[in-house]
Amino acid sequence: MQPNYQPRDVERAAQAFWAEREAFHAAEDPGKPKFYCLSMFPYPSGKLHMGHVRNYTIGDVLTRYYRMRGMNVLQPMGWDAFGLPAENAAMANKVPPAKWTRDNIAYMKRQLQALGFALDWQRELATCDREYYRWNQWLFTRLFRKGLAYKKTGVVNWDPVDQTVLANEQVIDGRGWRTGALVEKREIPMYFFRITAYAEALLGALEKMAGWPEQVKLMQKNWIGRSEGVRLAFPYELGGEQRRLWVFTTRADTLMGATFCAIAAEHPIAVHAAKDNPALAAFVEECKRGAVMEADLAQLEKKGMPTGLSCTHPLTGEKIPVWVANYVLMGYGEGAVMGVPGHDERDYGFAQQYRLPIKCVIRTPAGDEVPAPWRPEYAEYGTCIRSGKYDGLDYAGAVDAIAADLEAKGLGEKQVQWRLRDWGISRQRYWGCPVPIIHCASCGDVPVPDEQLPVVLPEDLVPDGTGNPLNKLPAFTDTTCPSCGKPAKRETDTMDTFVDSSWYFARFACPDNGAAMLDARANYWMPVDQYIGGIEHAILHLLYSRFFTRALKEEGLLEVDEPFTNLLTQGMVLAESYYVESGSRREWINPADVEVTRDAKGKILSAKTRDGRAVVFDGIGTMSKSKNNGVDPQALIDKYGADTARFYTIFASPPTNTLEWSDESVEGSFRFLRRVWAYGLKYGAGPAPAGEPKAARHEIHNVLRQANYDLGKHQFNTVASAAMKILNALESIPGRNAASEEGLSILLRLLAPITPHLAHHLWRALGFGEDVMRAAWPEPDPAALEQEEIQYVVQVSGKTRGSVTVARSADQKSIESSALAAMHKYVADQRVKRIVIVPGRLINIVV
RNA sequence: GCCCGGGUGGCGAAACUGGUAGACGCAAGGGACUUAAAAUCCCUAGGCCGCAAGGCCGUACAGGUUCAAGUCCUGUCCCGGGCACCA
Repeated sequence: MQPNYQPRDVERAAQAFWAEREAFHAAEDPGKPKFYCLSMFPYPSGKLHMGHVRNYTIGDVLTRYYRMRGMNVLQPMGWDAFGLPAENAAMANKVPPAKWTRDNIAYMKRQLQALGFALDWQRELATCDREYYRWNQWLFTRLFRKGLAYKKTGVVNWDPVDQTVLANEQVIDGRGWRTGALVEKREIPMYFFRITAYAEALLGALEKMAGWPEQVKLMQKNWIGRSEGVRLAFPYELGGEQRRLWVFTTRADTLMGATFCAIAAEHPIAVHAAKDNPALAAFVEECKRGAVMEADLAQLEKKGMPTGLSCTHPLTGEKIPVWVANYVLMGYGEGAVMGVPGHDERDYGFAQQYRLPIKCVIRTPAGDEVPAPWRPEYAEYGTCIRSGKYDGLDYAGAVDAIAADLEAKGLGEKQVQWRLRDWGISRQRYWGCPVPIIHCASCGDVPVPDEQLPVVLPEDLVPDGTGNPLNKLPAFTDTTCPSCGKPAKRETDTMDTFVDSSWYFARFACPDNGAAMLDARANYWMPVDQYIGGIEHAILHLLYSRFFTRALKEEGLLEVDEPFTNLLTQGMVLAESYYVESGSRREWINPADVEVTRDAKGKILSAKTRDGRAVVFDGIGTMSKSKNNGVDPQALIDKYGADTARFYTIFASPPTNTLEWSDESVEGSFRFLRRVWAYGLKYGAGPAPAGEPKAARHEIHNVLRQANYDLGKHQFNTVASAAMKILNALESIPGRNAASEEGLSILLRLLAPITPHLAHHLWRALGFGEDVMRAAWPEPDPAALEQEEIQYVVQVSGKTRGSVTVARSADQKSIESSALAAMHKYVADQRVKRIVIVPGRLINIVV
């Protein structure tokens, strides 16, 4: 062994050892329990960021731990390679997205290898490979024929200057990011996946998914959003014709209090009424301005305008005005709602603003009236009042009675409503998987036949920000109809990149299969036993993957219903972000390039760029390309080595916490690894084992017991602490003996998943064996955990006053009397009311 | 706005099922070694009062339940994630 810890040499040698033996190549082996451990694959944005390092280190700790536990572990890696940033980079650098992406993949792959992750590189895949995305297209054509993929119009952000569709991310304060033009909503034809057909199944299965965090299941449950209510109609007359305005409500019990109806600007009634009402037309236009994001819509000032039309209350026959309101969304439910200002906060505000009548029809905890201002009690369930024949009924009774009456009139029925909407997958962008459809003047939308797949994306185009360059490429667009043979146009929309990432986990089982999307090997490895990724994916990616897994099962390609048995959602790595205002745009400055002045409490007083320009602090948030606040882990690896980077990310905080990055505290992790090395050096040179200090052995086994418990609940930071505690205990043992030999072997095995290179080297150099990865996981010795005496904490009336030590065999009486003896100073002549004893822990004398 | 999390020393955090709050570290201060520095080792350390013994306060804030609350309940504030075209 070298006298000093040289991570570069240690790591290079260990990695060569693993590479030579193909140590991480996983093969199907029915004789061993399989364990499929997967971290979410990265977008190849250029270089790894700390979030990646954290994610993959967590995955690698689990992978190596389960290997040592004797499982047949698969841990693959790939690239989520299509997407918007490649197009932006292409525009900035005049380089085709394909080249930029593949260069990034090559660089990031080297970084992953340098970190020593136990990955099976033989299974590597990239979603921009035609042998991968052809199966997206193949599956799309299957779903299209079944009606699970279909075409309808959808709303997009439209930049009127660049004449292009913008991603939500490209809309800043309602304006296009490049042009600064006010963004408009525009309806265009798009393809959708009918995920709503699986709403019931996706919701129901959540209950059985014991390996998922409650938090994530709850988010998905709310997202799918099952609600039971009543769909009902307000009849109206338009152009001499009888029509019906349908609404959905979960509060049919308040129907007798409905005083208006509100419809979306895109609703057919609004469109019709606007024809000869310029003011209304202007309002409808106003509603169409702005971006499509729900967060923005929800915070709009509530505005409305009467259509001049009225409809008939389905039960009372009263005339009720119909308003256009900017808070009603066409995409949800019927695009219309009934307004019950007495019992709904939003309707209440709207009615007050526009002086619409407010009726109280429910006796709430606030009483029989609803005087201003609004109180939350007004919306609570209660007994119907001023509701004619429904008076006295409670919520459930009123809903039943009203639904029955509506049904008898043919004006409504009970209905289950879902919040979940179908998944729009069309993107008017170049760098993605082409939608395999051919548009024929006579045959319509024709799916591309299997033998013509894949529809290959040309890789040499450079987008210019004004729409999809595929539209300007006749060699791509001009084709013939597969069904009639006449000239036809190829679809140029590409798929949402979430399509690519909704099944990659299954493809890792058989990435080399050129003849089928999936094969029997997928049924060996699936489901993923442990999936690890950022909490920001809690809804969309995970829900889409669950949907795809079900669709693939129905195609006979998979046997499982759910893709991920256990889910670990790591917290985000956050960093401060800063920008310089330049005109209407923001130039984001990397925190490493910002000089910050802080006050004594650490609050930021001022910030400047290195060349002295004033910088605006934008708060703490997720590290992202767009805010240029990523911390490059490469510097860390170069300076301290992979094991320190890995140890630090594990030690710094538990996996599910957010981690606010600071690179000042890495030093301590490096120091610890150096101490391990130095101990190994001293140990190797020490005399032969002799003696057995009981106390140190007890300490080590006790720490190990806790570490194994913490591993079970994936709290790895305290496992790292445990390694430090064991080293502290080892260093307290004078010389070398049986306890230190055992303790060191425990320490190295505990460290093997976290700092595999160092553990590998010392395990061999100190003669413990050939390969620490093949060693058995250590278990505490019950004999070492036993203690003759137990220390009890003693409290008097809940205040901690000291402790007593009693023999393990002591009975309750003698414990009480020794506690009382020790506490006579505090108890004195007060009457002892009771004595609470928590076995093995605590005594509370209540006076 | 809606849905989901989180808030404990100067900092990252720990605390088992409600049972000694601050383990293990970082940064800091003091000391040893050294011509010096680095490295290493030892000591101190939640706050306030006190020479000390010791006492009081303390887990975002305000209440509540309990012999006992960081942990359970109610309300409030602040921070983070998601909101369907960033990935």
